[in-house]
Amino acid sequence: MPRMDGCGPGGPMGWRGRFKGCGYRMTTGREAILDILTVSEKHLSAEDIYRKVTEKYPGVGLTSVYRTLEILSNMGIVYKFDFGDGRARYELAEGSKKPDHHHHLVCTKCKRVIDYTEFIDEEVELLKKTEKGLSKRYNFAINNHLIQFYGLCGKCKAESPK
Amino acid sequence: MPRMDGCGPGGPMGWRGRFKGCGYRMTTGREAILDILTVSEKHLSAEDIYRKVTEKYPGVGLTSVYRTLEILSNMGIVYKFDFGDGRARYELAEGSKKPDHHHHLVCTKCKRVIDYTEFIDEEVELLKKTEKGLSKRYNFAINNHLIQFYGLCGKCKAESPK
DNA sequence: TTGATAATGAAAACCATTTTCAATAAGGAG
DNA sequence: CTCCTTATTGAAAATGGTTTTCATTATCAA
Ligand SMILES: [Mn+2]
Ligand SMILES: [Mn+2]
Ligand SMILES: [Zn+2]
Ligand SMILES: [Zn+2]
Repeated sequence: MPRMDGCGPGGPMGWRGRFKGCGYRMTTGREAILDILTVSEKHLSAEDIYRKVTEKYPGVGLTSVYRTLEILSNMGIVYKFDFGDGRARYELAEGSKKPDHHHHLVCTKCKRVIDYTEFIDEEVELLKKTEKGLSKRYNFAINNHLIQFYGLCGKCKAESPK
Repeated sequence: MPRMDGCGPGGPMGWRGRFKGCGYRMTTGREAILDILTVSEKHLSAEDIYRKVTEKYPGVGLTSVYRTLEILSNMGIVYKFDFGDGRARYELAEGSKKPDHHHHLVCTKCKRVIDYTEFIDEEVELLKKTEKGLSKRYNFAINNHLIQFYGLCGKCKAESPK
């Protein structure tokens, strides 16, 4: 049983450091998973990650992938999303240097997901204001938000019944 | 197999009318489910609805509840949410007259969900603008959005490790 | 090096949702 | 109202992503 989840976010410390700081042991499996998340395209499922990890480390089990992803999610290192295709999707919270906060366009037909960063500044500004008001109003400690737009991507729109 | 899902939204027609207009047959089960959704508290799971429906109509099966909810969801009559507790939650899109569009505060610990309507006007205004820009930029037909704030509710915040 | 115990993988369990399929019932035609 | 087509239904089984169990292994502080 891990000592504690969700040790404070951010900080200049690398994952390794944060991990150990939280009382976790660093293993090959965990390192491989973090590497995959850092390098690969975004929005991977547990199975996606599992397949990529086992290419290099055939010993790692799917179970551990799930377990690691839960820890990372609790620590705020990765975000866990539900885009409606029946499996959870994960992506690294921050690319270390890139302040690449973004939101999503989700195609309800083909489940494709588009990251967008336009308008983000305005959105985030409004969110900040809103958060402040809601926190006080509902005595609620907000530490995350989710914004997604649903609709049809270009391709699905074209294929749609006229 | 239903004739078609997602016949255009809105309109002064009641559910019954919209249903039949879409080629669906109106059954006791379906009517009961709609009634429950209209009367009950929000954010019910399929099982919640199933239990309430069978109080009055013991014959209705859970399978049909799922089937009906999918149709209603596709028609835009109910919204389907994932609040992270492992089951889908449903709520009526609009209370007929009440223009009660709202967003959500989700407690990541106890999974409680708070509806809020403050700031909604500002948010929706910004969303409209954003949608317009994104639609053009990504050739994406947006017809819905999701905004949720995650954090700790008052109670969970108090109980938290100091 | 050693020991306490966190972490692991394989297999089984879980459980919300979906599929299958034979029986039923809605509702338009006549 | 009666027929007839076929959408709809419930029960049971299947599905499939995720979690649990448990005996074994590996991490790392001392
Ligand atoms: Mn993304
Ligand atoms: Mn709500
Ligand atoms: Zn699409
Ligand atoms: Zn709470």
